[in-house]
Amino acid sequence: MKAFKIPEATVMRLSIYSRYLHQLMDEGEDTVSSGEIANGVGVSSAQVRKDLAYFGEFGTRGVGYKVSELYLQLMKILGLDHRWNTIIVGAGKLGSALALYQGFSDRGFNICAILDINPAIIGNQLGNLEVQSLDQLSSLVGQHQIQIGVIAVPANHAQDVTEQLLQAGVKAILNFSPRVLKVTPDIVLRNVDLSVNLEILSFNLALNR
Amino acid sequence: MKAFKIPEATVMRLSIYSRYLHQLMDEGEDTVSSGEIANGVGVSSAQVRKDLAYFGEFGTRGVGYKVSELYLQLMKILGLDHRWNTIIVGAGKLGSALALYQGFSDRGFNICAILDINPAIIGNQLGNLEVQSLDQLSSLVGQHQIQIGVIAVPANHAQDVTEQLLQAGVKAILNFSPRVLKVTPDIVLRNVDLSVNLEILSFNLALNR
DNA sequence: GACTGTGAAGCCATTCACAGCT
DNA sequence: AGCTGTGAATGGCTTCACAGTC
Repeated sequence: MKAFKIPEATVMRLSIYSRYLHQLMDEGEDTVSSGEIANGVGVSSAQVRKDLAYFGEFGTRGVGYKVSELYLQLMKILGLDHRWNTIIVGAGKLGSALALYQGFSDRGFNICAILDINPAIIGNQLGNLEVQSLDQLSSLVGQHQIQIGVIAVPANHAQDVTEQLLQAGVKAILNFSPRVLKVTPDIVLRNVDLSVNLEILSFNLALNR
Repeated sequence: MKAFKIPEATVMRLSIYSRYLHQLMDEGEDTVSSGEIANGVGVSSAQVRKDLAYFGEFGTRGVGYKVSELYLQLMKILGLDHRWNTIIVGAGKLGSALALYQGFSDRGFNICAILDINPAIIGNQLGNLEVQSLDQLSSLVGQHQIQIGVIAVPANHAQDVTEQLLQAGVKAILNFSPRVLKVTPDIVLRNVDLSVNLEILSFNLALNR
């Protein structure tokens, strides 16, 4: 357990830095400065250094950072030095897209199962996963030692599904439904609201009209 | 053009308040207090009042807010008192899911077209849209007076597609690709990075191990 | 000379607390 | 009495600026 609280904005940027470093590795770069990282991802160089300073000293003064070394450090900090088992609940358009999204697996998230309540959908093949019944939730979570649940069901079922996931032992929830979920403080919860993002665009467009 | 800068966090919450108010309307509620809204969406009541105060005085002291009235005001503030024409570029898993997502249309975003570069996908039917060729981008944007572009292509094509959209006259971009896009300051840009969200969960899970 | 690591300053958002209405 | 609207206080993140190191 960390002694100091890390700003969420910092964690988000670390994730972005790590991807940029991966790109640099592919391009064969050996070292990189905070200024170059800053430039590559669109923040200030002081910001990059401050973010890294929360976790230690990774660079060499006068030189910069060793790309591959910093990359591995960041992956470790982000908890991506091992894989997480994940379950998706809801196999509609969004759930299916998430199940098929290569990016998750690339970054260490195993999609172990995808569930739905609709009999017409159960049994459908999505890549190498078959949509299973919601009834299987508890036993699948236990069987695969699943730590992360992804909620892609309609708003009115979101809280119910959340409780089933927590009951089964899931410790973190990524919620794609447009509903505020109530969970105990020990559960890690994040919301991704697709409409909200479009509405922020709309607000800014409306400002300049 | 507004004189004061509004925090993005405030805009995000206004969007959430507006959905909660819609829910209250469905339930037949007539008035609501800042405390009730706060409770419903998981923020403090002072926060709700501060957010609203950026835009005017909408309530009655001692009473609260009239639900339907506040709802309409928020929709107007968010620029959702009319519809926005939108184009999606990239008809892979994610792009297709977005095209079929009912939530966008519900909140005033017309998906006018979806494009891809892959001939094997062009012509596919998605709901009542047919996937069209990327070549059509410029003419479709002009023809439908499209203001918003949604990017759902692989990272290595994201910047190129962005430039085509801006060239064609699009004023706002919602970017789902994991790549930092360079645009001029007059363009409204938002990034939705699905992996980053999972990685923030991962970070928090790793903390408590 | 170049670049990191960091205390201090500055800035922005949230919370507090209360005056003002109904 | 109840609830809004808001100036003041607080807290937290970002930027500045420079000492320290290679």
